[in-house]
Amino acid sequence: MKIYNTLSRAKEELVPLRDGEVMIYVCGPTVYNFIHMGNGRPLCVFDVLRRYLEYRGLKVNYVQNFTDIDDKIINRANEEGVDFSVISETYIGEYFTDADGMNVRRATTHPKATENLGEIISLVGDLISKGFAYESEGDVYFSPSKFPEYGKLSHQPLEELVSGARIAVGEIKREPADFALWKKAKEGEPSWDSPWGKGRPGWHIECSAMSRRYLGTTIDIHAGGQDLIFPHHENEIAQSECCSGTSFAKYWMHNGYINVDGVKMSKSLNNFFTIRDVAKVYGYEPIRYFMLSSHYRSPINYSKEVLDQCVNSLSRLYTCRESLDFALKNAPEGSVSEELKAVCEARKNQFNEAMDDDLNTADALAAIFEFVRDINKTVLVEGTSAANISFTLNAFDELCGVLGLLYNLKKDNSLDEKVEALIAARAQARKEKNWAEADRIRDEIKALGVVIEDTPQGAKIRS
RNA sequence: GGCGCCAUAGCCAAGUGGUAAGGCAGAGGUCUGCAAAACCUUUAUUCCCCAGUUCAAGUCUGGGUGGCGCCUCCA
Repeated sequence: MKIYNTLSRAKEELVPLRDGEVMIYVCGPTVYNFIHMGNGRPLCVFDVLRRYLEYRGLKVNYVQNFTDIDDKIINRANEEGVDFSVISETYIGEYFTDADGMNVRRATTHPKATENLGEIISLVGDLISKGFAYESEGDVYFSPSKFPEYGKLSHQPLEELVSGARIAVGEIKREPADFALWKKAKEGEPSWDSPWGKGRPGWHIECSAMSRRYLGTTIDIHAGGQDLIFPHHENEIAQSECCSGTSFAKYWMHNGYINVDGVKMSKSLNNFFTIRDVAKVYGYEPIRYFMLSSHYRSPINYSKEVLDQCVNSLSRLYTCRESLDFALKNAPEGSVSEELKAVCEARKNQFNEAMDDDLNTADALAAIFEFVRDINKTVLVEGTSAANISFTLNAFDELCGVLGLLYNLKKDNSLDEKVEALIAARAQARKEKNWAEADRIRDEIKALGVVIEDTPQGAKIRS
């Protein structure tokens, strides 16, 4: 499999550090509010990366952190007059509601900054003793100028980055590009003891610390949104590599933005839509489909029209999948045909090829849709054996499962007695060619929320 | 100013230099008691514009035009 590495600005073959195992660290949210569509994209995209690697037989150790102490969380807590942990815990809960809703699997580990103070403090201490950081009036700062490779991820020389920085160098900070590893506690702020007095960790250091603790000094893939490239990921590299003297992450993957009317969705522009609000209208699954409908590095524009299209596209997949279930009920015995095996194999290969090319989910979806047409034409026809249907169904589920789609399939097809009775009554009316009565009953069933379609095998329920 | 990205049908979108995938929407048809679903046909002589390289360019090169992003908290 090839993935695009931001570090080299090229697609590279993914070669895990350890045979058969991949270590991935994805930067998680700062939990002070509901997540929005933009925040949701990396969740879906890298969840698919994980699923695909596992599907290809690799073991994946997947870590996603929560930044649960930060200025924004403190501000929010002050506004509401509660402890900061009330805010962070609340929104971690809300995060999982949305992530679960989008069928994003839980990470192997979801570490929190506040539960890793020991690791963070030890890392900061090491950086000071190695001369890359300095303490100043209770704060600790990192000096990028001590790290010659600073800028290698964002591909900017340090001078250029500094010229943009509008932070004044004062008594406390020596150089403009210096950033905080440890922040001295202000009056009334939550704080932890450290060799430099009471304070709290800076944003960048927590990821360096947690990545090292849960995955090790060098990991395979570090991922997140493109807006984390600078300064967050650049700083993580500097901290981690200055401390260890070796490479921090082999591959850096960054997803593109979600736009609204062509411009980046962001909190500061106040043009964001929360996952929760969009899910109320469309449900969660169309959101996931939306995230996968184009390549993860391209920007995608959010609009109601596009979400509507996602809903409709998804229903084509559901119809096919449900028809397979329905067909299986009355299917004759038989064995799996060689022709069918070949068709399934071909589509799987097509799917894999797309995914191997830097996670081309849009192309992978095309493979699934072409598979749907194969199925509609050759499997969902009279006389197909149960063995053939089951075989198809498994292949179809496997591919959809890699993308994490079709998770709202109704497992329980039992209907309440009233509907069952109406369906029977309608079947009788149709037998008697009493079309008016049959149509009346169909409307009555529809009013109960059940849509039925007539097939040669009887009435089929649509969801 | 520095560093990048993007431009493909009404909409979304893929595309390894070899003659434009897939989805949505639309039109016509087949099937159906009628529907629905499905299937078939149809919807870009052409990929923002202009040059160039090549037997061959949506794909490569140069130059435009338009849009976006990072350099500051941000997925």
